[in-house]
Amino acid sequence: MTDCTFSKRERLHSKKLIKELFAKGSSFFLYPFKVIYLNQPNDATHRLLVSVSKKKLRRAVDRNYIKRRVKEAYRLNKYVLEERGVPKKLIALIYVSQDLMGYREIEPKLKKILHKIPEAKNPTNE
RNA sequence: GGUGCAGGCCGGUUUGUCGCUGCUCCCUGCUUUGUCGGGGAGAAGAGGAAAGUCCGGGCAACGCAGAGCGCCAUACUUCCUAACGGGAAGGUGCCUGCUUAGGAAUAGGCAGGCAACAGACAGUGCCACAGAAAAUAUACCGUCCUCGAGCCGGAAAUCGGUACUUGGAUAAGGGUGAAAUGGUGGAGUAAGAGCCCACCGGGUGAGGGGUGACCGUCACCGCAUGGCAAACCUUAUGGGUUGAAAGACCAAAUAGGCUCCGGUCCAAGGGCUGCUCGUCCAAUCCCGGUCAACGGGAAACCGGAGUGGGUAGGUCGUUUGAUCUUUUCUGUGAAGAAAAGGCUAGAUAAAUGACAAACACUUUGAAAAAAGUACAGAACCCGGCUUACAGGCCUGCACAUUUU
RNA sequence: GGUCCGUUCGUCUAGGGGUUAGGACGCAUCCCUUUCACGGAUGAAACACGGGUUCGAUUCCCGUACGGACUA
Repeated sequence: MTDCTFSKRERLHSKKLIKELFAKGSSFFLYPFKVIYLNQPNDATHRLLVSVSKKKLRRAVDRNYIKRRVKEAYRLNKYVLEERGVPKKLIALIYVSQDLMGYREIEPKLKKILHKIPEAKNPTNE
């Protein structure tokens, strides 16, 4: 039985960690997302941050719409990271498109992203 | 029953699987018995506008002798309200439609809509172009009478006409403008004029009705004095400032602050001089001690302990409130009062979701079916306003049509 | 969440009630030149939108839309 939860502890909300992630993290683009990640081997879980810019989507309803679908897709597919044995990471997903995308489009993109995240940028961290 | 307008109300439903948030209950774990961790169950979980942030208030911190100036806001009246720039009822003016009287202008009635609707003899300012003139009682043109001297007509006259001129009377006319100094008609005159008269308009006063805005009535006055205060302004009324990122509390690591305890300092060196002596400075200073040793105190540094502020982070503020629902009563109404019952989101980079199916509604279509289901997401909380909105329901008015 | 400001030719801007809305760069056409550039002449081109006040609004007032700044 895979763990399909997405509880509070799996969200990234600490200001300090966010700052660190954006300062030191590695990144790549996979439309419609920019992905930033950073190893955090001492943590119990991966932690995720979803961001949708106010400049791209003006209305709060649309921003909620995207965030909810991204979180849902992560929740249902995060077992990919566990199976691959990727060390614990901080992950930021930044939505850069100006258009609304349905769940049908977002889910495959997110799966690709989860497969693309490298296992360890620096093995000596272990 | 249909269409349009106005007002009010509602704003998709059900099931399955997987999740999120806080609450209650149960089970359980422990280096930490906790406002702790894990698991399970239950019931709950976005709006009419949650939006714009245009007003008003609660709440909080800071400030505050009293008064004035300045700044900002508001502006017919009365009322509602915690308060308001909001709302209710009413007044006045304007507009639209219908209707009555009338030949018409116009007047009255009904219905609806709109109004930043205090003040323009407190002051300052502006009024382009056009026009004689744009705010000042008056110039110019013009009209009329008259003095004079011409010219023309005429046989002539104290005749007639004509342009000029002296002295007066006027404000009718000047057609331009957004706006022109009461309007229309008559009488009157040399020509004219509220100079006089009728009606309309305006002003003043008295008395009456109304809480009041204001409305009738009567009398008098022939009555020059524009518009713009969403120009400055005047008057009246109100406003202390800043906003939950307010504010209160708990508080790690690191660095630094303060307090206490312990320890460390023993003449190396430099200047004056050619050199020595001497002398001065000096590795901190002060006191006791002739000096030195030594002792005490302070400072500095090192180590340790404690402590206040305070950062990350957390808790409160924070959801029981000018609260909601129902009924009754008061009031034209906004609204108020009483009784009974209810607890109805509390997140914190931010939950209220995702997927699937069925139903409902709308449009297209003969049907099958297809497409669509708005505007939009709480962020301390309320009262309003404004703006957006698929579709549906109710009430009133108007219109045409159908049936009886 | 709160506070404040702006919107004028394609771009940067002036004008803050009065009738042709000005300038610079750019653009188009013509002249100059063997040609291009420079220079000269001419022209096209704008008051965000909807109401209101006023005789008259780009200007004043209200609302809407869009854009921007500040604030931990």
